[in-house]
Amino acid sequence: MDVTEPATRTRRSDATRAAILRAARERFAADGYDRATIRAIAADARIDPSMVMRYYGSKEGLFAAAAEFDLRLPDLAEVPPDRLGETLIRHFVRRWEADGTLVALLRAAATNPGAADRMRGIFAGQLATAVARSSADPATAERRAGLVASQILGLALTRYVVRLPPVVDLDPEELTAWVGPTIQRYLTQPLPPSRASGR
Amino acid sequence: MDVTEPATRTRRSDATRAAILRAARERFAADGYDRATIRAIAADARIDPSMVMRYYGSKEGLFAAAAEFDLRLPDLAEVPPDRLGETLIRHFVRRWEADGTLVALLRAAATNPGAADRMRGIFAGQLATAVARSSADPATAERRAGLVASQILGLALTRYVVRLPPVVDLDPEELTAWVGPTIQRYLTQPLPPSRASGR
DNA sequence: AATGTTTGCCAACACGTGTTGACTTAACTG
DNA sequence: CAGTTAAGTCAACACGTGTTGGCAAACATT
Repeated sequence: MDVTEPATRTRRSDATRAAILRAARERFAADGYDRATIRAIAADARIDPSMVMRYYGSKEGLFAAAAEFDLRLPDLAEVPPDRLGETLIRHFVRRWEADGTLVALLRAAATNPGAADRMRGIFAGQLATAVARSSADPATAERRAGLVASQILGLALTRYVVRLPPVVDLDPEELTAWVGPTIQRYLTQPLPPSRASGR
Repeated sequence: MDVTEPATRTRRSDATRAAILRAARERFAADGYDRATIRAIAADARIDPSMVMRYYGSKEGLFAAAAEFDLRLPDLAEVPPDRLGETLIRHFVRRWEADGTLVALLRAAATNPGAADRMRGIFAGQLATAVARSSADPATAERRAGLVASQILGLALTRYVVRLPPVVDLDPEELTAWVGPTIQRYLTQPLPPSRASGR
């Protein structure tokens, strides 16, 4: 009952916890949710499978911890409006080339409802809000963010998951030159004539 | 030995085969490769799981048969060059709204290497060749087709798999108005200044 | 009618999975 | 040093999976 140490004491098991998390991210990214087994993850982390259960409760719990992800989007309000597309595509390529977490999430989201839910959460809570802050017209911000997501995730899918050769071969500069204008258009183009002729 | 009937005789089991295939497509589309179990597919088709094995050899074999897919792309050489984007996006939305096979393939491709391979095959054998036929510059056709694929598949992913609300809510007309120009640009835009500084 | 073949169902195998609880070892605490 | 707690190991359970072979009914062929 007497708790004299600070709330954030470093437990002796923190190294193990971190090793599990690292192995889990790699496995989830490489194999997806179903094929990434707890036994394989534990083997990578050189511990017993039961440790995973003790520290993360269940496979779902482990995935939830491993799929925590911050896009680290810059403040788009400070970016020159005509360079939004270029800035965003550059940021994304750098971000997921350095950290496989988003690829893991993407792979898992294709089959696991919880992962898909988290994916939606990330894009609503991070992308959509960032776009809204930079947008002159908040009413269309969500739709614009959705279109941006479709291109960004499509790129991640074809480049890192399906590995379509021509998309894999593009270097970051070419990628920026090609896709930047697309993002830019989705963000800043005036609404297309919504010829709302009742279906 | 005496085969009097034509080579393509209709076997009595053809109905069952078709029922299995139909159920398999639905299950693979809804659940992905791993979660779609043979038992569930057989139950949907109202037959015994062992029938699936008899007719398709294995789960891999069943998937191979279920993921046979023809994009049915029109001859792009006959499309007015300034309407390529609109034509393609319209075609794709209609195509995969009517047939869940491509969604099944997409879901499976996220985790199953064989499915990813088939996905690459479809886009190399169908999309890339169609684009090459319409392109003035065959040298860049493959790259352009890859970019088109990234946007098309990203749309399918966000709309039918992850189900991002703003993308789900777009009706086909809005989709065409927004994404058509993107496809158009990927297909017909002159090459961006590839500042080819060594590698 | 008798025979062979196709179509289908049943029960079971072998295996890998997530998960659990009992036990041993290490580390800290008085 | 004794005693308590944390960290880690081991073996096993219960379950669902793909897959297999045997057997009965329906059909086709002579």
